[in-house]
Amino acid sequence: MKRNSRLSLALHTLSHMAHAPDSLRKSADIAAHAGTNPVVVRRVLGNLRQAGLLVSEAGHSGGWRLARPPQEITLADVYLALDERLAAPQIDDTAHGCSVEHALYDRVSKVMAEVEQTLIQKLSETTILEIRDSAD
Amino acid sequence: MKRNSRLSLALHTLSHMAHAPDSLRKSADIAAHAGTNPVVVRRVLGNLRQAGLLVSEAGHSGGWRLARPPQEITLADVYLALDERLAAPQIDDTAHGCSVEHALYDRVSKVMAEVEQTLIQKLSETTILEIRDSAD
DNA sequence: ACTCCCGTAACTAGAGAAGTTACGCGATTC
DNA sequence: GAATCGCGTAACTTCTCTAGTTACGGGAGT
Ligand code: FES
Ligand code: FES
Repeated sequence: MKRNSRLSLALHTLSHMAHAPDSLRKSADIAAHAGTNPVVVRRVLGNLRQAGLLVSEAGHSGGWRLARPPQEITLADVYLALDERLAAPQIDDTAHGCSVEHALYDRVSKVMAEVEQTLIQKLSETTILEIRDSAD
Repeated sequence: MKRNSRLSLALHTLSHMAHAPDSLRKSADIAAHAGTNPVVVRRVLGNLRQAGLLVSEAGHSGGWRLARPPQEITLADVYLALDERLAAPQIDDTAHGCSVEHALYDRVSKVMAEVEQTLIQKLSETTILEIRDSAD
């Protein structure tokens, strides 16, 4: 597991859930399946809950469930839920007032923002249901 | 300085060089200007030298110089010289043979590759000379 | 010869992410 | 209503990656 395993974990879990949208899954089971820790699962899936993709239930027979049908959840939804912008401004924003650095920052930031939009747009073209189907 | 300060340092330095393409600059001076260490400068600029963007000269009055006119060096050239792919496959490629994970990896990889191409294409539209001019 | 600057290796230090432990809370079950 | 089970969250520990640093060798000028 290297960087950004959060996205990997989230997509993997949701793909599984797309198989049986109404079933309830426990953090421990998901963690065991993904080879990680229940707390890590709760952390990642907690972000998806805040974004309204999942609901969690406490109590004796609690667990995780999809908040809406799998065909209404796109990869972009998941990506945005975990707020990791891939195309973050790669230039440090400590503008020294210097015009060269400022021009550089402006230019690169603009490109990055456009790329970020492209990424989101492309991710939004695929739902987790399609992932499930293409896997079969 | 956070992640990817290498790209920042490289672009900054090249933008400066675009002002006086024939002047010779020492690692120590560049480092002092950028608030870092001469060795770091040599490391980063070494990549640009391997990519044919810069030439370095040893000896008593050595230093760094542009290898070609600034209007022939694009931001994409610099980005590619430091081989940091922003849109690296974010999913761990340890394919467990599992069909769901495989389908997921394929899909995300394809999107990432497309985004990477978009990024390079957009970066190639700007030369370091244009950065210099827009700064002025 | 001497000096200056690049090239490179090896080590240190710091930031960031994941993994781990621990405990409180609510809901279910009996 | 007491016990159990699973989530929520905080605090700590690794682990990894990057930048920063020190050190030394070699070539090109003077
Ligand atoms: S610090 Fe302003 S351009 Fe270098
Ligand atoms: S391991 Fe979960 S889909 Fe294969």
